[in-house]
Amino acid sequence: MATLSPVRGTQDILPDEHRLYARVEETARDVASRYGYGEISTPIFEFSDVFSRTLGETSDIVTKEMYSFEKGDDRLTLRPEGTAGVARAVMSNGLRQHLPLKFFYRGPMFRYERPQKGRRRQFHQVGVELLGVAEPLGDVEVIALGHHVLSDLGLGDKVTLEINSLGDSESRQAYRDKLVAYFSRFKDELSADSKLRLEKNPLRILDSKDEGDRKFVADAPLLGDSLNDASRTFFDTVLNGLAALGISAKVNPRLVRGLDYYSHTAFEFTTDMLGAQGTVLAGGRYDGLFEMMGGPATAGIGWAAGIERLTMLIGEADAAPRPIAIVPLGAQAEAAALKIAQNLRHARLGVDLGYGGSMKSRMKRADKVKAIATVIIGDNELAKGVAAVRDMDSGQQTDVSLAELEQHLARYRVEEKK
RNA sequence: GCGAACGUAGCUCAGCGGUAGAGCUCUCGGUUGUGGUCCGAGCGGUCGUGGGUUCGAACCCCAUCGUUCGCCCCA
Repeated sequence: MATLSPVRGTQDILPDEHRLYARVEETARDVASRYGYGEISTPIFEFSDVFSRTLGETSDIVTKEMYSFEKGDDRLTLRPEGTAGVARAVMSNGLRQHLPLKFFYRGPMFRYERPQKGRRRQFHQVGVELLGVAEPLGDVEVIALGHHVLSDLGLGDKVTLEINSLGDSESRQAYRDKLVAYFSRFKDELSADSKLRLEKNPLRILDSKDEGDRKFVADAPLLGDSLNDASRTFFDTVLNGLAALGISAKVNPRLVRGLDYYSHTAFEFTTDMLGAQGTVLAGGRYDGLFEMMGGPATAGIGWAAGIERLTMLIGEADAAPRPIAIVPLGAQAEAAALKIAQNLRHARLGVDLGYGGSMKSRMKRADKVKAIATVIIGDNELAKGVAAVRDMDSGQQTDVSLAELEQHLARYRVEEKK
């Protein structure tokens, strides 16, 4: 029995739900392409180094969440996120000479985490990366693109944008030092988690959910006060750009990123409708990433969004397209029906051909697939060279000559998507 | 990795120590070729799995797997 269950944290995506996934993916791809972002697919597994070098040997993702395996002499890892692979692809393909580059991607990611609502071990993301643009205008565009995708999905009023600046490396280092100095004074009173964070990742103490930590956090030095002039100006330019586009953003001075390659802008679109997994689309600027991979300094900014989380927010799946059902009666009619079905399909109509059973059961089948019309062909009809076409909503049934069938049914053709 | 709750037919759930139930779904029928309503019949569960306690366990105990909620982390 155990072997007939999916692996923990994985799931089958059945057709109804797949339409929801497709809607998210298609919306994101469509909006991204309007901003000039072309789709890129990188492999689902990479050399482990690609992730361990960029994410940091001590990060949670690398130390305990990666699906890694060896094959021959290669140490390989199922990708836990999308950015590292895209950056690697840029270098592998010598694409730096074409900077700036704009990419959209989608696909599965893998993280060995405790599954929760909106969090799976295999999950799916859509994301974008803008490479080679050091100017704050890039940040504005990327955030506007994320905002655009969410609002096209109808989530405009369900999410809020929070934003912060981590500053350049100089500002960030200065702040980090201040923060460590500050929290060290209360070291013994911090939560166990935050004591660890003080060593590994002091910025993370800022968004601790521990009650005891929070009162120290309240008086902690603010990142904003540590920004140097250049970083301050950069952040202001981003905020002004967003304001000019009418995108409201809430500056959250405690919004941080754990990974070292992040700098300047960090942002998250969050919702309060998904419990603890409220972050729906998040990203930031990662100007340090390429160097950590051993490449030349390259500016970068991007975001990723969890498709599972988005599908939970956008609600009901679109109805499946309604086919035309064909109900043949008798061997002769079945042979004719096969051809008719095929002709109609070539004419861009959706057709459901009943495979067997009584007429009653085939009619039920037609109803079950929500057929918009049913074409009934028996010996009587065949003798007259007609088919009985039944409109399944009105119940009206009329004989239509086989020659005019396609033309008659054209009214049921689903409109092409705009 | 830590804490908690839950796990009975495809779905939603009842049963809470004495040999498995309901509603919905599904299949077939209600005479010769007509769906959605109605009526009838039927299929379907070793009660997540493995141990233990007991004369006897879906019901008690332990373990394990899974789901959900929170922490950690993150999309």
